Amino acid sequence: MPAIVDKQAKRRDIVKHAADVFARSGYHESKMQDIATVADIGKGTIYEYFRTKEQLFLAVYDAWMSDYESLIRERVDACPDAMSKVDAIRDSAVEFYESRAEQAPLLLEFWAHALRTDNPAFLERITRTRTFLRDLGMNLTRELVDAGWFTEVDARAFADLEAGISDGVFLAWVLEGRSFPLDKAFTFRQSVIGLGLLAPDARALLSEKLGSKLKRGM
Amino acid sequence: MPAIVDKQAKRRDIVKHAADVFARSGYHESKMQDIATVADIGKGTIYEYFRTKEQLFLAVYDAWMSDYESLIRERVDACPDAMSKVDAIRDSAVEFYESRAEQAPLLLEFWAHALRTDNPAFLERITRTRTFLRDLGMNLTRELVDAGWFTEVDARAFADLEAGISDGVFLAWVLEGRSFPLDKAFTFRQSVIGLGLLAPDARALLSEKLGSKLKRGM
Amino acid sequence: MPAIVDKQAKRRDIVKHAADVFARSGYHESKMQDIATVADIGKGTIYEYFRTKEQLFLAVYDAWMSDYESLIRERVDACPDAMSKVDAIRDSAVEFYESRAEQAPLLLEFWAHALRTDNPAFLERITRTRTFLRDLGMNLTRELVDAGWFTEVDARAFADLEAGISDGVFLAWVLEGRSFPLDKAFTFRQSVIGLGLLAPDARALLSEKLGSKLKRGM
Amino acid sequence: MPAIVDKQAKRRDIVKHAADVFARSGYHESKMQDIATVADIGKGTIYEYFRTKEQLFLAVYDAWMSDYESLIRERVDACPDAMSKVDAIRDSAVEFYESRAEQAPLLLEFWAHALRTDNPAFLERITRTRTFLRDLGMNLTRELVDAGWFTEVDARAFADLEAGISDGVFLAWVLEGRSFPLDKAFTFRQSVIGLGLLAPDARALLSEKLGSKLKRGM
DNA sequence: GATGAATGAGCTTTCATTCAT
DNA sequence: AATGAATGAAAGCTCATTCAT
Repeated sequence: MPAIVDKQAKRRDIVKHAADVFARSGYHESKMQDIATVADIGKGTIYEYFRTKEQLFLAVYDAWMSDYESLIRERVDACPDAMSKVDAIRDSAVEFYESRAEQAPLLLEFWAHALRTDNPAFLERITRTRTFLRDLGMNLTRELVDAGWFTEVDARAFADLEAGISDGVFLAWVLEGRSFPLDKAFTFRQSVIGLGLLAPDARALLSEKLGSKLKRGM
Repeated sequence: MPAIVDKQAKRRDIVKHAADVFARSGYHESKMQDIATVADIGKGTIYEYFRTKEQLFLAVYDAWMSDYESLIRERVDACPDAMSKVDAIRDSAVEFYESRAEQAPLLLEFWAHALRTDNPAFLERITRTRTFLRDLGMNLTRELVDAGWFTEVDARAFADLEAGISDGVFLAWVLEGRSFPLDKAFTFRQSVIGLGLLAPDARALLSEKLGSKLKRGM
Repeated sequence: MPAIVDKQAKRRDIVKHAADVFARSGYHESKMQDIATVADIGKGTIYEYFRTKEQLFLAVYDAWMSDYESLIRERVDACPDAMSKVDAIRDSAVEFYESRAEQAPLLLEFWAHALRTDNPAFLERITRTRTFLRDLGMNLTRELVDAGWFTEVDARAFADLEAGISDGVFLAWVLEGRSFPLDKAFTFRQSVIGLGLLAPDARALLSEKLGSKLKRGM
Repeated sequence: MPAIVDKQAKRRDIVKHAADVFARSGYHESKMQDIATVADIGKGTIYEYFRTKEQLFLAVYDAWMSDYESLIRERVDACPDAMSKVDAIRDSAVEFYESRAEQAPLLLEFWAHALRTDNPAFLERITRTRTFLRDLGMNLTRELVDAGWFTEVDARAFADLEAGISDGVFLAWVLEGRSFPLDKAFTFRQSVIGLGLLAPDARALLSEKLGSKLKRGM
């Protein structure tokens, strides 16, 4: 009769502590012993749950991105209309990144690692989130076009651009030591793009407000 | 009688070969011995020119970004007007990234490393290029506003957004295995932003052309 | 109500599966987990029957050699006269080694281990079989001398030589990838020794037959 | 200008000390650190000369057997006739084994390892010595037959038997804690075989002497 | 009795850096 | 200036053994 412990719960616990250590020290500087110590378990125990350090790294990223996807999905589903979904996505991104600011540099390391390793699971995990965001963005874009808010646009290209911009803004935020408010940057971004895509009628309605935002900057 | 060798030239030679090795294998997987072998010199010789592996890494990044800055500066200076400068910057970015596609993942590693290391020189070097691009973008934005092409906009915020978008598109390009043409993505980006910023007169002039680009996507 | 299991039977079962694993992978490469898996029991269960991996190794060897001794004893006891006993021993050895050819390298590991470990039980177990074979050989030698087949010879020295030769031939057989028929090698050995020990009268009787065997080799 | 050190000499020095450590503790119990300490060098230095611990093990065995082969070759070449060559080989074997008695158990470990590892170099090295001894034995046997000392015999089978007997006697000597004099055992072996192989004329000449040796045992 | 989750000592191997030549 | 032999700290991972259930 084995001890009544939830293997999944323990696994999650390890991932949580590993995320802390990885976030603080980076992948290469984090030692398995550090993680074990922080998780208050033996070094060997980690290997009962993860075959290698690399697998643990993947699990940390996976947990992070799964949370991210869940958060957005939840928020978006609660929105009554397309325009508020746009805001919900923006807010989710900002909130999420800010709440995990310390872990942010780890993203870069993960991406870099994904591009080097032979293990295809890394790029696959990245693709999953990208696909999730792309599908979300495409549907939303089509809704906005159909509703007459947006002019005709290639939904896939636009969704990818949106995602790319988000990553770029996030990257700038991290590399500049988070010296500007992330939410302001996202709002500014939205104003520029909004103005670009708005259909003539919608533009007439909103141009004054968006124009003043352009002038204000972040 | 020692051979008459230019210390600076030899230094550059080491950096060049180090860049190749780092690009192929990544920072952590690249061994000083590999670099020495590729550069056809003794392992100890590298240390006559660089105190540590980290310093060499910095030198590689520095050389890369200096080239990048020079290229853009050269191209922009050759442009007669603001609108062609916009194209020149876009083309330079695309061309540069594409010509060094193999080295691209190294950028991520560099950024990740810069965010971890105690050595401030890394973030400083990053900032230098960012400042260079920001200044360029701000001046150009102001020119476009003054010339009546662009509506009023906070030049700094817009320049940063432009830079961020470039990074984001580049990131997407790399992470998706360079599965789409980078130049098309940059052109699409320009169309969206252009439509957003164009002043009413300019918009009237260009809206048809830009609108069709939106529909085409990448 | 626990299942009615014979502790001794379970112990034997573990030894049997351990022998398989040890034989396949060698002592150091065999993991307790492998053995438990093959025996279809929990890892901890092995420790209910054996204090250490080393003890289990000893048990495997013990079982093997006990079987060997039983086999020889049985065969020899069934023989009506000394000469047929000689054949019985030879056949038993050949048969036994051949039937366990896969396990043969393990013998070497066992002997090597016995010579290193502090645990005296290993050398003791080896000695037991050696003593068994020596006694058997000495009695047989004396019988052959008394019956007039053999010339006068120091029975102990001769018995040990016989045992040593068997081990040596077996060793050669194993190290040469079992590339020659073991039985032929044993027969050849017997011819050489036979010719050496035969008393004049017996020699006259058998010399032609043995001489032709010498010429044929193996 | 590199330091003037003889790489081959240093390599031999490492092998010598590794042989000591391996002999004392066995392969698995010997740690690279132990060897480095005994050789009075850094642990990493060993890896400048040997890719793995396994390679070092092979080098130790190779050195040992090369010495053995040289010794026998030298002694045999110095002999004027076939009969004295027989004695020379026997004496060389005895002397060699005795002088390296401490290293003897390592042989077993080496053989065991050779039978397990994927690296074919191990069995190849074993085969080289076996072939050397076989060729030597075959030539000698033929000489003895041609000279009329020996009766007709398959030279190859007899040479292999001789080698096998030597190994077996050595094995017994080691496993019995070297409790009997090795030279006496080899002499006894020779008497038995000699009596078996001698041609009638030679037998008449030597039978008394050999017969008394048989009675004396070891 | 049976189990397997937990453990941590201990291993081989790597590699940035040094420094004598 | 150039070299490469020497180094040893360090790290990921293994696995025999324990013990709470």
